[in-house]
Amino acid sequence: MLDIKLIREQPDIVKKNLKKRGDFKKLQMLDALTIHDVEWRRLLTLANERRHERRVITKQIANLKKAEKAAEKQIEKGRKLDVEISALEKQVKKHKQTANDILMRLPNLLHASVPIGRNENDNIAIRLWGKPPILDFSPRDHLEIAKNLNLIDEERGAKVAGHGFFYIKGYLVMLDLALQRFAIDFMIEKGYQLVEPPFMLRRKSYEGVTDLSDFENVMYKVEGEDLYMIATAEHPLAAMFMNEVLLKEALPIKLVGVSACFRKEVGSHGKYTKGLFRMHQFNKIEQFIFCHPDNSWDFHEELQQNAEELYQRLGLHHKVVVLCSGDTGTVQAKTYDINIWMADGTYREVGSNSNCTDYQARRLNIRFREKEGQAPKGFLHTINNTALATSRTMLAILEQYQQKDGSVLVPHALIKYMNGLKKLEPH
RNA sequence: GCCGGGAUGGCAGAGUGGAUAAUGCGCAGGCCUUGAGAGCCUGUGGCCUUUUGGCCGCAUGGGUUCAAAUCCCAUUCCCGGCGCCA
Repeated sequence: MLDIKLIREQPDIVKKNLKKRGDFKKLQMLDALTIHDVEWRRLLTLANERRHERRVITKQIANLKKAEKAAEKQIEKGRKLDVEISALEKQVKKHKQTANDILMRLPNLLHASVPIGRNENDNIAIRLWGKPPILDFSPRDHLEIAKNLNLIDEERGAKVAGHGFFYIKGYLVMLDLALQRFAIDFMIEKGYQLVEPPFMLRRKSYEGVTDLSDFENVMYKVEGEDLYMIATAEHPLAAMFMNEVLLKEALPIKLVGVSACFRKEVGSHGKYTKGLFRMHQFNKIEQFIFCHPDNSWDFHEELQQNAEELYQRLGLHHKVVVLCSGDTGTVQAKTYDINIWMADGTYREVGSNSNCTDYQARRLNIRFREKEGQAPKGFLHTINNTALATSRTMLAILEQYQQKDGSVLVPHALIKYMNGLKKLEPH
């Protein structure tokens, strides 16, 4: 959420940002917001004046009653005012609500370094690491490899839960756990605190962390309960300190979350949906930092370095991309993606690193104070990045480490987590 | 799930229907001091307002009443007891 004061005082900054994002629909919403905001303040002043009169009368009544005098006249006057006040309050509430609804939909201010562009085609590659594997045979895709090795049962997953669900079997489950342990050990060594968050969140917590359209397109709702399955550990980690004021010296708070993730994937038609790439349920290790506004951009780079180092240690060929203005999400100020090489020669996203600046923190009301006993100073910044999404990383391992005979080599860094197993073979 | 107790400012804690939410601690500023401390004074939730000022705020949402932190109902969370349970 943006600061309403910024919109009142410097609307040009907000307009320029919407233009940079290419979001002309929200440009109109901004004008509506200003109208409702002005009207809200006008009516609020009126209502406050009426309420003041009401308080004066209430005091008069109290005094009359104490003196054992008749107060009927004042009581009658008070009742009339009550009617006026509640009518005004209704109006006030309406305008406030409308203004707030729009405010919740306006996207975060982009960082100056975000390149201008329309969609993912305009994202800019900034680093390429490693080289595609040299294969002297025609490569198979991960689904074919996994099926041949008896590591995945797509049909039965679909039978019991529908398309996008799988039974993962044998060494592929081991590989999933190995990746989790590998990433967790790496992050702990870097000084991050390991957290397993709740896998469901209430609506109120969830509204603070994400684009509102995600409620239709991404999250599963639990029927009859005010609970949503998390789409990523980012969400419960961000909401963890909701309505709290943290001490500046306690910052930064560096977390590594481990969780299953659940996604509806509505509107994924036309996207790559094969096998492990786009599942309704997968496991992910997530990096998250709460920090002082002054140094969030440094930590954004730190998280990026962590993620790249993980893929490097796994020996997985990838490239790093900075998202252009049109492809950067509502909540994010700047995003790097890591795109990994797949056997069909395409690079596809395996992780996403975003500085949300104070946007999530303002919605979640997470502030900091300079010193114990002082008033809160401002909102802190939140940064989130994938460490490893195991599904997509396993996919990349299967495709990049595949051998002619259908077996798959285990990346060196994972062998110790696989009880010494060096190769996945049919058995 | 049932029964009981509770939720007040940054913190502790008073207030059981009527005035400014007392008091203490912390924090900020000032006086004093060579300096620090002690002591003293002032301030220290949010919103609207150029100012003066006003409104809201006692977990959240409703209700009763001329008037609610205070009474009633629902919800959330915390503590204790019972039950169920991996």
